[in-house]
Amino acid sequence: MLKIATWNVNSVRARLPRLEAWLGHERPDLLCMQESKVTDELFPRETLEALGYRLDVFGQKTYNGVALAARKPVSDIVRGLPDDSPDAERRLISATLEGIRIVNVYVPNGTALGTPRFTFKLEWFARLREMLAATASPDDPLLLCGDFNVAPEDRDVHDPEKWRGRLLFHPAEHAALRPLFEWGLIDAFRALHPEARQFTWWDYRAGAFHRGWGLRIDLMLMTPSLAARCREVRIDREARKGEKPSDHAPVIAEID
DNA sequence: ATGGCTACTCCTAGTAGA
Repeated sequence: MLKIATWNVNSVRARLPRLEAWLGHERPDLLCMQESKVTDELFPRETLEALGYRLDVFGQKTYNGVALAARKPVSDIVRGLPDDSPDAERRLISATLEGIRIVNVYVPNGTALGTPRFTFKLEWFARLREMLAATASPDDPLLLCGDFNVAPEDRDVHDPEKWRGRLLFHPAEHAALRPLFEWGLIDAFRALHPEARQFTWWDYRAGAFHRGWGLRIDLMLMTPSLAARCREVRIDREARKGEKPSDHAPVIAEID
């Protein structure tokens, strides 16, 4: 059994005690992190290496940043999208683990509807789709996971009518997500739990977590051959509780 | 629910996140 997790940690340095404790008890074979918010030379490698993890990082100062922490060997690391400029925002890292291609993404938030940042978000989705089509086959075992910054459907939103048409639940974002499903990817959490109203992100403000005001925006998308081996996908909402949590909960997949 | 928080920075105010 292979255990693979994705977690937007919202600063790996600010989250280090929580991350260390979580890795210590959950012990995933691979953790895909987003929003590390740190340059590669300042990434707190030693703390995670002491827990038996090897790190592949792709970060920058202040914003963005993705990383892989693996207890098993990974190969064929690719950083960024193929058409990224050298100074592009660091939002994607790929690797192969036990024959499974892993693509870890931090999709742009989009800031606000109608802004250049929102256009950048939609274009980023299109470029992600192009990268998959150019470098992978939907017949191969592939996991595309991370923070997608869009809730796919009504059942992924605590109050769909309030959120409809807003950032993170907008028709243009749904249209940007659709080609990934059309290419062949399956939302593994949703496939296993059709009725579940579970979320992965809650605003820090207004006691949103305790009021249940959440969205499911952190996804595990799998090609059919991998989804067929996936026994469970769960959201660890315990990790959103307590002292200095990330605003996102980890999502964990168990694969035969 | 238009922000009541959090984390960042040439840091104590402004920016961004989602």
